[in-house]
This record gives sequence, C-alpha cells and structure tokens, in this order.
Amino acid sequence: MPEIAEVETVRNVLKQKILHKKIINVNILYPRIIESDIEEFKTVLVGNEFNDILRVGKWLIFALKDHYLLSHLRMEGKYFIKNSDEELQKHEHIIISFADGTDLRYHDTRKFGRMKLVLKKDLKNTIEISKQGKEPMDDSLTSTYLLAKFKNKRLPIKTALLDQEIISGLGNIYADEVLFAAKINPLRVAASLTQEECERIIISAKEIILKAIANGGTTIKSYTSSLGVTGNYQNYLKVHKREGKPCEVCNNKIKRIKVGGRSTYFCEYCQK
DNA sequence: AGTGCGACCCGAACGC
DNA sequence: TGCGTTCGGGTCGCAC
Repeated sequence: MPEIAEVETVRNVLKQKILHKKIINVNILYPRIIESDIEEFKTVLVGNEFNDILRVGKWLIFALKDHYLLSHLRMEGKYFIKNSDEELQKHEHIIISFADGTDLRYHDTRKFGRMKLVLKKDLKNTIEISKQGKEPMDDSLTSTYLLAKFKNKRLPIKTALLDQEIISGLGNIYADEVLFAAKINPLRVAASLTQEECERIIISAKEIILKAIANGGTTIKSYTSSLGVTGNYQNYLKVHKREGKPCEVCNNKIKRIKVGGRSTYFCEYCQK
C-alpha cells in the first residue's frame, strides 16, 4: 500500500514525465473515484497542463493553471504512462491523454483511490490537506508535539501512528517498522508514552522514511510500484510480513496480532 | 471529543 | 479441480 515513501517516489517519477504537456482528452471509466463534478473535472483538465506535482502526506497534488488536482492512491492506486493507442487494461479507470500521443492512466484494482479538484487559493483550507499532521521529515515534528497529541489518546500507539492528523504519511508497513526501531510495543496506550519514547519514535520515523524514499519505496504484493519503478525497501523490513521469522536483534519469532483491526507485526521481546 | 466499527472494493488465499 | 468464503487495508461516516 502506498505510504509517504511510495507517494514521494511516484511524484518524483511523474514529474520527469508529464509536466507541461497539453491535455487533450479525459476519459473517466469509473466516475466514483472523482469526488468533483465529472463535467467540471473534464472541462478544467482539457486544454490545461500540469505545471508541477506536490505532495502533502499521502496526497499527490497536481498543479494546473488555477486548480490543484488532489489524488489519493489509498491501497492500490497506481499511475502508468502509456501510448494512447495501447489497449485499455482492466482497472484503468481514469485516462488523461496528452497532445504528444501519450496517456497518464490511473489504475486501481480496489477502486478505493480518490481524486478531486480544488481552486489553488482554497488548498490550505481543503479538509483533506488542512487536517494533515506533521510529516516525519518535518523539523517541527518534535517529541513535545507528539506528547501533546498523544495526551488524550487512550488507543494503542500503533493506531495513533496511523492517525494522519498526528503524523502525516505513515501507513501499516512503516508504523510497524517505526515501533520496532523505537523498541515500543504496538499495544502501549498512546497517552502512556514518555517524552523519551516519543523522541525514539521521531528518530526512527525519520530514518526509516528517508531510507525508504532513497530506495524508491517498498514493493510488496499489494503495491507494485507503477511506471516501471520497483522499490527496494522491502529488503530492509525488520518485522512487517515477517511473522514466525527470527527477530534480527534477539532471534525470537516475530509475532502477528490485530491492533485496531489491522495486521501488526512486532517482536514481543524487543518491544516492551 | 474520543473511540469503535461497518462500508467501500476485488483479488488472493483459504477451506472443503 | 473447482467452488464458495474470508481477508485485507486507508479513510470516512456514523453510533455510542
């Protein structure tokens, strides 16, 4: 599933491929992905061009003339660049055609991804963007900030790490990896964490996310990177999808449990 | 306000 | 083999 590192990888690759190309057609095969009015969506895009691609948390933000196109990949959203004469594949739901004979195709097996248009001046007030918390690589993500956010949270720290309003961009894979690196049990009540433990979470999150971005993200069963880019970070995962395998630190078996309805992998000896 | 859970989807994994 | 069932996972909306 695309988390912050995967979205950043997609952003970097797309920036090399689609900027400043004139959009000549938009074909919407599965309208529910688009939360804006469908006709307005087409009208705004056709004749327009992408000038830049930004990112906030897991949201990709395509800059148009007066609008931003927000795109969330959820679990399985991918973008492909193909020649316009190539046959449509199953699960290609949104086709944006450029004047140079290529397409940007949005592919989403589960149809969970979402897109919407906002006026540029409204971006910061858009609920999806304004609610995002601090990103792992943001210097203003401090232990004091985390401590305050966790103060009234009675839920497990694992669940709190998935809350995009606290830390923006972590998903199920990196939340497990961060807790392992920080040596914190995923079931600990968020409000019980000390400032020192919050510090360890931040240090681990920065390290893991930066390394994941440097490696093009993680390629696992449910998320094969698009655009021919294959991430390598799966080679560095310490706990995720490693149930029953030995912990690299203490050699005990990695456990898998459910936390807040989500699969959670951890080492019960290293993470207290 | 914080928390928990079903809904949204469909391919893969599983059970028989 | 082949069929039916269950599971997963980010986020939202709703109930408590």
